[in-house]
Amino acid sequence: MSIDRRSGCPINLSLEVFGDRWSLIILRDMIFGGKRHFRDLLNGSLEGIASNILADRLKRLMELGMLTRANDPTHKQKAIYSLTEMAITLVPILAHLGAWGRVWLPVSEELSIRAELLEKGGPPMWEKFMDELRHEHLGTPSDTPPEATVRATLQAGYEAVAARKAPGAKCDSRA
Amino acid sequence: MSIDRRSGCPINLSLEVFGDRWSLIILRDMIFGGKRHFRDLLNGSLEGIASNILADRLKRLMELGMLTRANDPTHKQKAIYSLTEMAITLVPILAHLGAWGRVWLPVSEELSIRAELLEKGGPPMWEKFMDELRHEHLGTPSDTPPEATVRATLQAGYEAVAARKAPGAKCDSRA
DNA sequence: TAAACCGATTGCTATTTGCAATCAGTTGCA
DNA sequence: TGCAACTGATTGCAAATAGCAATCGGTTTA
Repeated sequence: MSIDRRSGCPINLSLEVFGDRWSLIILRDMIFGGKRHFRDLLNGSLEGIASNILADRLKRLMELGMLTRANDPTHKQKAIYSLTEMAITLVPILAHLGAWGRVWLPVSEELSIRAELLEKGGPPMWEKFMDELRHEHLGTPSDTPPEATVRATLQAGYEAVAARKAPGAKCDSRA
Repeated sequence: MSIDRRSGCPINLSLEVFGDRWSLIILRDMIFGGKRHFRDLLNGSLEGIASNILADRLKRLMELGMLTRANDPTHKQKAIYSLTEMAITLVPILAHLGAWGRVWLPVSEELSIRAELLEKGGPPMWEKFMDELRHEHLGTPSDTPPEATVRATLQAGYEAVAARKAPGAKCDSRA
């Protein structure tokens, strides 16, 4: 369950942390989708993760120090997952990954608008986003009003494209 | 063997290309190690890839358009693998990945010096490196003398650290 | 009190991984 | 000419992992 350490190369060690098909998807949904609960991650996932794999990866990401888990005061059975600083600093990597995918892979328009906005915003936008995540997950102070967050900006971009592509359909705010 | 397309999300599609434990290792050895042949990749790999997995990943990376294969004129059985533009543009992602790993993971000093130099060089150094790779793999013209390349700079940094850590030992120029 | 929901867990099969041995052809050296 | 070393792979096999479907014991809501 823990890391292999095939070598001390930084790229290799990074791959051993999230070089699988689900870990980064979970972190993506937490970072960009604001998902904090098991069921949100399970049902909200576009890619359809299985519950045992989700449980396994959450456990693994906690062991690796990327996530923490706490009880949700509103529901005795609910657990709330938080990103650590280690996970929050993945934002620039996710931004680059999205930008690369947008150029070279058959991405769908509505799902890549976020990547496009994040790419255009550049490092200053990534920093602002990371500060928002620190506020949301680590409890650090913040003076950004909720309607002016980077996540809200990305979400608005997504909804604009989705509405244009299917004018009559209901907005899907999950993804 | 080809891509799954669980969703059209750029991050998901990128993961489906190199979200496994070997593909990026192979690309790393080609990009930073200058490896072009099957045996070089097989024997030079710090992490000890198996020959069947190497063969499988080379085939897969070719199908995905990240590599091309050509006959080596010096040896009738030798194949020479080249990076495509698609693979060369991974350099910024690898740089970020290395930088992230250097901060959060137990990297070894001699293997992370390259990541440190690449991080300090920033986007201008990455661009220069990508131009060198285009010259080497795609045959585009270049006026950088061989001793002033980014790869040579990174290699020199590695050897300086390796020599300092083991003054009497022979330099290992493979990794 | 029943239904829906909570974060998982279990049983199971299909796929993937990765080690070891091997392949047929090529090359370099004696 | 003969033979060992090397070329890019391929095969057989056992172990680990992936991932689907059903289910768990408990909580909340209607």
